[in-house]
Amino acid sequence: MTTPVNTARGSGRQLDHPTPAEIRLEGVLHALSDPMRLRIVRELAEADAELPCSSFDLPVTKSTLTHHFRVLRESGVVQQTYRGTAKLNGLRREELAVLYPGVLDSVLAAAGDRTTDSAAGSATDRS
Amino acid sequence: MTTPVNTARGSGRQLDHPTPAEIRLEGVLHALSDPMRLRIVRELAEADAELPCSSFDLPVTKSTLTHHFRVLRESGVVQQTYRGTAKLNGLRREELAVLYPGVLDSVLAAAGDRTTDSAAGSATDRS
DNA sequence: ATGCTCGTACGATACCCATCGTAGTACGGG
DNA sequence: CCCGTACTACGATGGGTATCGTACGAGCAT
Repeated sequence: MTTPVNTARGSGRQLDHPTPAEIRLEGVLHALSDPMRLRIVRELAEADAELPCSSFDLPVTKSTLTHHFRVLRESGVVQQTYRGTAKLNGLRREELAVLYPGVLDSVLAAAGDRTTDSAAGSATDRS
Repeated sequence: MTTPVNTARGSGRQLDHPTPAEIRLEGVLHALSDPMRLRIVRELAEADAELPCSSFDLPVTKSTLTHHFRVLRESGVVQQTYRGTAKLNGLRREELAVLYPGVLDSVLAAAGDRTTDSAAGSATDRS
């Protein structure tokens, strides 16, 4: 009411992400320690692209999903950008690889993901 | 009172640890996502030996320390054995390395581990 | 035995957090 | 212009958990 300027005026909606220096290891581990979030991260890693929230089919409501994405963003695991009505989510793999080498990769590998990244070329796995 | 058989009768005190198959990645990550516990794990890694609870100098009470050790044990990160009045804590590095290769190592490295003498020993490292 | 140290159990407390529902904003299309 | 889709914000709720204090059990030393 009367103050529609809630989020940020105009179309330049911006979300604040932590800078690499602000990304804490405990925060990353905590973010990854939730089954839902780990699943999200796995899907993002497999897709190796930016996915809108709506492309995730998880057994939770949208509110909860928003919450999880926020945790992932605030912990520095993903970056989010608005695009039209959608919000694209992308893993911050390289930044994390520089900060905490091997952590994300090994967790993804342990979680059943094949680090897709890699070789990308010959992968063909796909479960 | 009147039932002193509280903990376990006799001296055969035993603690139940999860088998490798029972160790869940989320549990490990969650255990490591707490600053106190991460610190404990780092110290254990640096010492590369079994340490009694009392050898940790953390800004929490003994009760809390006991709690953290229990979380670490139940998540499968450490193993505990009684020895006299002390309880020795050891990292389950190899088991974790088999289950989730690289996870513990990279987290320790990211946490600033360095194994003290680190320098990386030139080649011998890697566990 | 007595006492000391090490660790545990239990209860209490306060905080964090995953989840939901509802209401609302932002954007694009008929 | 109105509506539908995508996501958010807010409040509520229940469960988890980090913390403490106190009381206790187990083993060792004197």
